[in-house]
Amino acid sequence: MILRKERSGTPLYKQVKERIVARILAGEWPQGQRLPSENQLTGDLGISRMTAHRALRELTGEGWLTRIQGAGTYVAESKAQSALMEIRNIREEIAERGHTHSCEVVLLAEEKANAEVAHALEIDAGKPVYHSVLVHKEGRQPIQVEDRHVNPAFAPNYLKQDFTRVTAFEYLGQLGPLDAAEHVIEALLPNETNRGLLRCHANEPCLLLTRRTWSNGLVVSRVRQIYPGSRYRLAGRQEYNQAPH
Amino acid sequence: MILRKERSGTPLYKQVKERIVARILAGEWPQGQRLPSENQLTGDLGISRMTAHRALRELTGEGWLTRIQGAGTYVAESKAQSALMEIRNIREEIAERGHTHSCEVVLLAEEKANAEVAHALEIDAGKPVYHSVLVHKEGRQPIQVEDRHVNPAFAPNYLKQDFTRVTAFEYLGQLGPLDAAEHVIEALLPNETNRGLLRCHANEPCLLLTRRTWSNGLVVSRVRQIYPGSRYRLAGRQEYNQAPH
DNA sequence: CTTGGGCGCTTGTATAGACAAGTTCCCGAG
DNA sequence: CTCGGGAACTTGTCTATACAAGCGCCCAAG
Repeated sequence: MILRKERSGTPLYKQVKERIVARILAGEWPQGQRLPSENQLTGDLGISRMTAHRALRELTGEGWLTRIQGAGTYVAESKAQSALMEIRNIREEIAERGHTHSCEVVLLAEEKANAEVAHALEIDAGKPVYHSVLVHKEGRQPIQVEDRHVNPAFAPNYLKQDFTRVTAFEYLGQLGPLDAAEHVIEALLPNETNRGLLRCHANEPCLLLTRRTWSNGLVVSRVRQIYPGSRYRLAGRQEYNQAPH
Repeated sequence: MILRKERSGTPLYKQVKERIVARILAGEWPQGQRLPSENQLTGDLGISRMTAHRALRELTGEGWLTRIQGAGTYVAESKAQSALMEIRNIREEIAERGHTHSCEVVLLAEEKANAEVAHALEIDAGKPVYHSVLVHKEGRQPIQVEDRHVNPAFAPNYLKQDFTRVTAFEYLGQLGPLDAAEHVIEALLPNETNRGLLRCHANEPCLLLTRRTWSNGLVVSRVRQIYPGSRYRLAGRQEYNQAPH
């Protein structure tokens, strides 16, 4: 399989990255699996070594791969993780604090699912998905960027909604019962886009809460919520009936 | 000024990055300032354009710079809370992932409570408290710094324990039933001490989980757990019986 | 004055080649 | 059999070159 720039418009190194991620997500390359060397990729894909190198280097930075000089490239062991949390509606949270909530719609469009999004929504890559980017504000201050991919099978009219009036969370909740949710919290530095939307500094660590929700066994949506670390934190209280063992 | 690899061992592109960051931090290049073009850097520093390009590209990814194709490179412009989670024992988590857990005791001593600690433990300032700092490791890699203040009224023998064998969480759990817990998750950059203990970079955002636990109405301990963002995340899954309203 | 084309500059991507540095493994000396 | 050296391979960095793509400005046509 020879990759070519052609008229696709997508840079070669990105195509290489997507192919590799797709294979990992497909389970074709399990954790710890050794990847072909840069020279092999060069030959197999018909690209230069620097292009292969850039793809592998960036995937390493994103946590997909582990590279050892002199030894090879391997699929990374998954990050460690610990346990979590309750879902709440940001509009209600802000109201409870006595402030006014507003929402700005940055993006609301149909896209084709790339390998990563397709895996998250449990659909096939290339299928259409709905993509929204909303900025929630408490008063005038942006406090959350909500980057959401929605399964069209669950919410066919998603793109027609007015998210300045009803939150995406509320709208999806009206369409069907919520069975389960998966949460992941990470800390990261904001990229340029999110810095602009949140009006925060480049060096301000942010919280990233990634959440997938199910309804009747179907993945409803995968949302990434980014909070500025200086203005937000996640908190809760839990009551127990018995001692932890 | 011509940069050279020489015997420094530091890659050229990293030297370039450091020089640029130093100038920004020194205020020499304020926000919005336009940087020399890649070709200028190539001439000034005696490096190839690809090396300059890599330095600028990485700094852009790290949030220091903003680049506009065709225009130039510029210096980048520059508490609420939500809901949470289950308590787990880090020794068990690590064991479940098939790795070996080990623990290094950095500090184990009696101190006088300052105002902040006293408030957290609901005791009077100036009263003695037990303070432990432990580093938990997964294999050889430090994965959590646990900075804990313990109420002596609950655990009078806390200082005599061997926390390389039994985690503080396990020990406290043996002393009495856990009634409730309060959690707060924040994102922050590690201070120098934690950078050393976790062996992470200054720019690596970390998760800070602060937890207070109660037993029979008494505050048992207040613990601050710091995780390196690149190696850890908090996650969980929740099943629901009814639709969220 | 307004408008549009074109030129020069800038960044983005891609290639081929080179050498450095680190790992693995085999084979020969002892 | 044990041990050490080295070959083969892998990733890391750097250079020189080329072309594509996007921005800004000047200037000429209208």
